[in-house]
Amino acid sequence: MATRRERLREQTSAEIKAAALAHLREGGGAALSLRAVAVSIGMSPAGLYRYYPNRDALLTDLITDGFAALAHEVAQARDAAQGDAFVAAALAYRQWALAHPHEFALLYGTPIPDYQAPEAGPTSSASRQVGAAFVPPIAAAWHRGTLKPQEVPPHLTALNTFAAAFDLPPAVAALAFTAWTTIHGLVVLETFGHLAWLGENPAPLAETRFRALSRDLGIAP
Amino acid sequence: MATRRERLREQTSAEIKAAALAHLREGGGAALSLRAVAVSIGMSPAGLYRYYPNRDALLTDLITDGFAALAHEVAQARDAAQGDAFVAAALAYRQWALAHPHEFALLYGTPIPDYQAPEAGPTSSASRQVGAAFVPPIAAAWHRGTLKPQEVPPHLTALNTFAAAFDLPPAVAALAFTAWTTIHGLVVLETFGHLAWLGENPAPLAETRFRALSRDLGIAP
DNA sequence: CTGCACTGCGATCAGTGTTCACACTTTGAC
DNA sequence: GTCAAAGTGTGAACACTGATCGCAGTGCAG
Repeated sequence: MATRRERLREQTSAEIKAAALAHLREGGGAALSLRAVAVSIGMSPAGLYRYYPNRDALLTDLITDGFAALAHEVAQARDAAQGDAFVAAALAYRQWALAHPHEFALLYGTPIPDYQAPEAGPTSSASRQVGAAFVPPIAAAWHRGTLKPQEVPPHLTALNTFAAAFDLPPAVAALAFTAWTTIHGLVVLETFGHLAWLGENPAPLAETRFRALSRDLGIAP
Repeated sequence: MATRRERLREQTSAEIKAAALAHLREGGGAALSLRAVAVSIGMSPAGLYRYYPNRDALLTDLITDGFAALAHEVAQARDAAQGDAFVAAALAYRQWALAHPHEFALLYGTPIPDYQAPEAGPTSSASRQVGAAFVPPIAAAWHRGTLKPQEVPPHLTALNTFAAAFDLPPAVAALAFTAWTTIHGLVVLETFGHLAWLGENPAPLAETRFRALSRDLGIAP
């Protein structure tokens, strides 16, 4: 049950977050000013501190939402894919990054000063959802038996538990992990402008790359 | 010939850069304060502006140096390698990133607000040196004929010119590019703490991964 | 109705990058 | 040797940032 006060608070909180997101989308996380957010919703700068203890808390909220949005986008593209669901997911990952470069930078760019999200924090669990979104097509390939066997690095029990969560052998989890980090490498470099020297349109590069990856790992149907 | 004044200026400039680098190594780029740098070398904050027009210029200098240092480290490890030079280079890339996380973040993390380095800028050419450091072992494998053929994405003339610079066919350049982005994906995720959930020691994961990459691409001798 | 927690505001503080007018020193030409 | 020009450094100031604090109002529960 939500009292009137709780509803209002929720609403204001959402309004703050929405305004912050709008400011983030143009200008980036570094330029996100609490004062600007405050005035854009007709509030005093000090008032924001009733809702967020500090700037990092607001950013953490945006990060959590960003991970969820990215994971959702990837999962949706994967499920709606006609051909290779894995390639579709990878392309969606890239598309989202290019369409929301500042949010992507917040997720995977330079981490906040020293701080690191605690194991149980909302951001880390949301982060894992993104990686997990790539698993189903890989699991399907494993069940089909087309998957190329992958070497499992020793002393990595975390990979085992990750695999167990999907009811898959560790080798398949290792392959999913490999696939995700490979995709991320290309996407992060392109999104942050380190591939500008490649010239005009890197889209065919990405597509060719993802298709080859799917084929080489034995994911492609 | 350097006049006395030019020498002094050079010296002061280097001192500023060294102090800035020291501050960068603890605290990160976002926390790098011109005032702190100024007092640490016994200068007025305003005095720095005789040497750098603004904060970004100082950061640009640090970025250029960082790319050069990383490229040097990778090249050195590659040349000193006993076994697989490509794996050695990849491991050096990872080592440098983990040893200098803040500098690595400056190079490959969230880009400075809107600004993007001009085509002819010092940072972009220094950046390309890093990718180029991975080429020789791949070129050697090509000459040996062990290289796995790579699909060349269409409409990417830049890759052709890059290949021509090393006197290699475009397919080999495409493979080198693939290799670099793959390595980067794993390293950037680990350096920025997104692989913390993997637990204790991700080193064997990286080594296994790089060896497999070298083998699968046909680079390994 | 009363008391209390909640909400928001203005003032304020410390810190940031940056600019400006001003002093001081070094340099090079006469 | 003289002297103007160029280079170098300073202190004060500006506009901005995140953050804190005490003080007013307001909604809610008893």
